[in-house]
Amino acid sequence: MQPRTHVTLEDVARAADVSLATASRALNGMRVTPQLRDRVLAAAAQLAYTPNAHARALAGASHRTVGVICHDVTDPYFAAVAGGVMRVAGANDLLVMLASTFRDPEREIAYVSMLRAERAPAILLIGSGFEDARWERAMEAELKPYLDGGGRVAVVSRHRSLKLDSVLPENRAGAAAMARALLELGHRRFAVLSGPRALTTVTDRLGGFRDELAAAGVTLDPAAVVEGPFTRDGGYQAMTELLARGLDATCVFALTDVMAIGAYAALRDHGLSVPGDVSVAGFDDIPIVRDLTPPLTTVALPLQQLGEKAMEMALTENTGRRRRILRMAGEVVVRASTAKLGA
Amino acid sequence: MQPRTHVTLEDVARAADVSLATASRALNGMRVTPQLRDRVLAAAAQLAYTPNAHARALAGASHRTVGVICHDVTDPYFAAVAGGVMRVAGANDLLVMLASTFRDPEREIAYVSMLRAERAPAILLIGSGFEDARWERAMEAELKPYLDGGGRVAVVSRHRSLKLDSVLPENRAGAAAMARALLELGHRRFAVLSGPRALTTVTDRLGGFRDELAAAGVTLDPAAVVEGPFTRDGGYQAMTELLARGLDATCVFALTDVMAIGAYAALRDHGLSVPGDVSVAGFDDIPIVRDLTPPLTTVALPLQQLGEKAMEMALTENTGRRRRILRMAGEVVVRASTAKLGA
DNA sequence: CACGCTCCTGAATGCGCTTTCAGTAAGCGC
DNA sequence: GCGCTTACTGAAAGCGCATTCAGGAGCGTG
Repeated sequence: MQPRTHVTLEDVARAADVSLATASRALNGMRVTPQLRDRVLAAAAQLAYTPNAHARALAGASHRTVGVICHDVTDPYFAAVAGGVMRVAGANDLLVMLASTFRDPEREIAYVSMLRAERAPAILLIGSGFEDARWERAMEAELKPYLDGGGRVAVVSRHRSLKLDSVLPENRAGAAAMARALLELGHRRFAVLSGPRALTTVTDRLGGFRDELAAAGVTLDPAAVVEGPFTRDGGYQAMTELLARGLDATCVFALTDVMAIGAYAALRDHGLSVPGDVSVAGFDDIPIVRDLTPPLTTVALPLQQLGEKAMEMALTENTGRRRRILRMAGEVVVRASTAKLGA
Repeated sequence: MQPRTHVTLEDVARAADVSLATASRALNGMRVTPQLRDRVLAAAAQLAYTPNAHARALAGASHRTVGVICHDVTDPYFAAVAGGVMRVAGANDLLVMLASTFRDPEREIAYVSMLRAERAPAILLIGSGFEDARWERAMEAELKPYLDGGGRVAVVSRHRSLKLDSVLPENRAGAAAMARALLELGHRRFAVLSGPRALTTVTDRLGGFRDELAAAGVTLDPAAVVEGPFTRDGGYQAMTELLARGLDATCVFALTDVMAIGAYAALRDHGLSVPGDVSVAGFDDIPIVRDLTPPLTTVALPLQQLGEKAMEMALTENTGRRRRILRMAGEVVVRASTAKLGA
């Protein structure tokens, strides 16, 4: 912004005919004669004065705006978690600024760097990190000095190589529980709509699911696991691919509700009914899946709480020696998208 | 953040054994002997130096972070528009920070004030303003000096009393077009799921719909217009209320897709089918409504574009004398949630 | 009535950086 | 080899504010 003339504290002081120091004190609620205070306040209002946040920060005042970085604000999962963050932040009189990287590591680093440069009191990272050594190093290089400088960082479902305070959904256990639920319904032949393998979320959910099946003597055919981006269209395409390969599964597990939504559409476009022809299950329990037809069976994560707890973590100092990890369990919610086999 | 020791430019300069000025120039890509530049860059990397954004801004460098303020990031409408903003911001090498007010006027003002204090190069306001004189005055008091100071502001579907560059969806015409489409299907008895009357969006959509019906000789029974918040649950309750009153409409027009989603649920819970028993239409065309069962008939707004155009407006200077207004038309998309009457 | 104390005000300093201004070294022609 | 131009470097100022330090007015006590 081309700084044309800005009203400064000096202008206010002059208008109120007091010293700069007095003006500053009056504006910041320190002890000043009521009469002087009024004069200063009036002058400030009159001139539409806004303190320059930069000058103020530079002179030692501290910030009340925390930064939240997620992959994609457009994704209901992130929106819900961010909502939780904002709830707690609001209760603590903090403002929050949300950044969306659209899954671009460069941009993610840029945001962290910016937040660091602005000396934000806390940074929250939401969503799996990119499993890429270069990214990890860059991230570490940003975060380490930020933490050393007194910054607070908390993370939701983030790569574990970054040693940060974390809120971790129990992806593995949740997927395992889902496997059990589906087995109980009589299913034995499964397909999986998977996300990018580089994400720990994927490793965990897929692994938990597969292992639990294996424990029950059921093997998951590698050809029945299709990978796609964690988006609605990713789910659509993965499902379509599965269908093209000649799906012989009775049940499809989407690693993410958003992908399940795409799967619904693909199935419908192929004239297949859910759960009549194929059962579908998801993961996350984003709000909209209750309103799908049929309502989606899924592993319900306390999305809001994920954000709330992360914010709380960032707000309280870690007095212990080790990083804090809060695991949040997911719960299988059986809705109408999964049917008993043979029923 | 408790500023413990931070690495400053001076530290870097000392480590590289050059002057402060040289270090600054080297880091900012100005002409410096390559050898010196390397030494400075190496020292900076070594020390994990991040320039203090506040000091930098104070000294005259300009910001690359624009602010976007919306009502609720959790609402797909805002998410989609924000997505558009971010697309063009990214293309222009800008970062964007998104704030969510959760419909709290106080918080909205606080965010604008913060952005102003930080001398952000642009502020985008997304969503209807609060029609409240106090709010309006406060907003004006914030924005006026911001604009005078060279800040750029653009607005999407915002109250018209604020004289700002705007991108305006043609709510009135869109609702009228929807009325025509529904009349054409043979419907004559309508109900409306409305939002808070204080929002111009509501006035326009409701007015456009009602007037167009009137032009066709059909009156909209005031008792058939139920008001609720612009949320899924708002839609659910409004629909429930309508049902309790003894709905005799053949077609329900929700002023917002999100409300229509709630209406679907309420209808389903009452054992009514869409469009068998009642036709339902919405407004906005948020992405998810294509995946509803049945897919929702709605007025499709170019949501992404709304954001893109607003960002572009904020990026280009207004050379003219008057504020710029870009009207964006909506288009009726008939899907399966509306049926021909008697078919 | 004089002295000491408290409380408030104003001048001055520094936060970390960019940028102007002046100075020095290098490069060139004669 | 000398003087001049060119190119880069370093010292210093200043961005707007919070805050320390010292001085001054007002009050109470002996």
